[in-house]
Amino acid sequence: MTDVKKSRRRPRSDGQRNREQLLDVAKTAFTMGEVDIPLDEVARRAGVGIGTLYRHFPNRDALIEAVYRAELDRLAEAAPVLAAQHPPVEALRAWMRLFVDYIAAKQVIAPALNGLVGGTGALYAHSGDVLKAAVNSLVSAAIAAGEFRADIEPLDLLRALAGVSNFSAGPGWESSAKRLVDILIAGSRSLAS
Amino acid sequence: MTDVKKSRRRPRSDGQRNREQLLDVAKTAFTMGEVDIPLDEVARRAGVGIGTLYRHFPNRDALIEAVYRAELDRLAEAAPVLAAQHPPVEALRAWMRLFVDYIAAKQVIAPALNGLVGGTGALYAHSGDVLKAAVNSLVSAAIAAGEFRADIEPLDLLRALAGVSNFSAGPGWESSAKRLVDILIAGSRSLAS
DNA sequence: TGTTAAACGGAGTATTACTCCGCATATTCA
DNA sequence: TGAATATGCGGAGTAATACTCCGTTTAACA
Repeated sequence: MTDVKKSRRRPRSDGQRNREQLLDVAKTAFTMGEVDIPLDEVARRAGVGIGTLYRHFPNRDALIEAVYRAELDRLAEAAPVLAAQHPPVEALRAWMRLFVDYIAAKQVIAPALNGLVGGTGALYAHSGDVLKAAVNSLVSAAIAAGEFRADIEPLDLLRALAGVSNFSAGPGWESSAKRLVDILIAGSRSLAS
Repeated sequence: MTDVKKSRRRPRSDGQRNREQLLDVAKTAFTMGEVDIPLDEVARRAGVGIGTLYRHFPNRDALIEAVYRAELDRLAEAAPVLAAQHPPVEALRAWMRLFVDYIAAKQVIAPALNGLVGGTGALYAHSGDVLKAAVNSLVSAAIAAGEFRADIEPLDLLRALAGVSNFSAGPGWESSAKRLVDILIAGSRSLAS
């Protein structure tokens, strides 16, 4: 599939630099709550022309998705590390807390992802996969160890967490999210042996 | 506060009719996934001028919120009814399932609410209250009956549910949401007496 | 250091959000 | 019932934002 073509040239360094600068500006803006920032403004802050922005990201959603995806990938990478360091259930708990801290607390995902959901849904279909794989391995381990009931669906837990990150506002929010993690884990456990 | 002024006249009937027609068209459009429908188009379908739309709803968010609020109110009203008909935990379970069916499955909330969350947050602050009160009474009852641990925060459950409704896409989604309800309830129960 | 493909910039166009105000009509009251 | 008037209507006009197009610039390679 996707043949690589014989790339006659190395990609241009200014192109990569601009792309990164755009992502950086966008991520910062989204994090600061400027979800509706005009794209001209993003280009201006990144020090590039509007045309350059649109060449790298054909529309607003593409830009948001790119920011989103980078964050998700890093979160997904943490799963195997945690699995190697902790017993199954604790590894899952740690990962879910990481989800809370990293995704929601940083506000990168929650605000930015809104507006995409209602759109094509392509974002979830695509990026969702890496998260799905991550949580899947953790939950499978807990089931294999007999700690979780066999009918627990990893995606259910993920969905619940994602929801919490959408409500991430107001004080004391973080501890609320962590309580929820514990409720989810308690609710997933096997009935007493 | 909000003094009522001496209203010298009854509100005009055509005004109310138009308002309802606009809400109806908007709700239908959002439900059909046309979240980005231009407001001119909403006005056209409702058979009114664009000016009329903007008089009733000063901007897009106001329209979305109005649609949203009507649905939430009806959901909140179900709580006391269920509480009267079932034992505490079952009442809560029934209400949460209603949440799933009514809000998420009808797709009115999830897509429409996106974009508001990142904005002012006024929507949650306002409409959130009625839902909060509803779930609060149900959970309090379960705690009072000794079925739930005392440290369960009603809002945590609500947040988890709201999240699920954002992921409401793809087949088999509904059963997933209902499994989650059960996990949440199992995780909230008192440790065996 | 010349050639060339890749990337740039930003003026221009399309689309959508929102305003403003003259006109129409429902309500009230004599 | 008909005149008076506040309330609401309509849609042309303006502003803001998304997105395109193409002549110019520049990094990569020989």
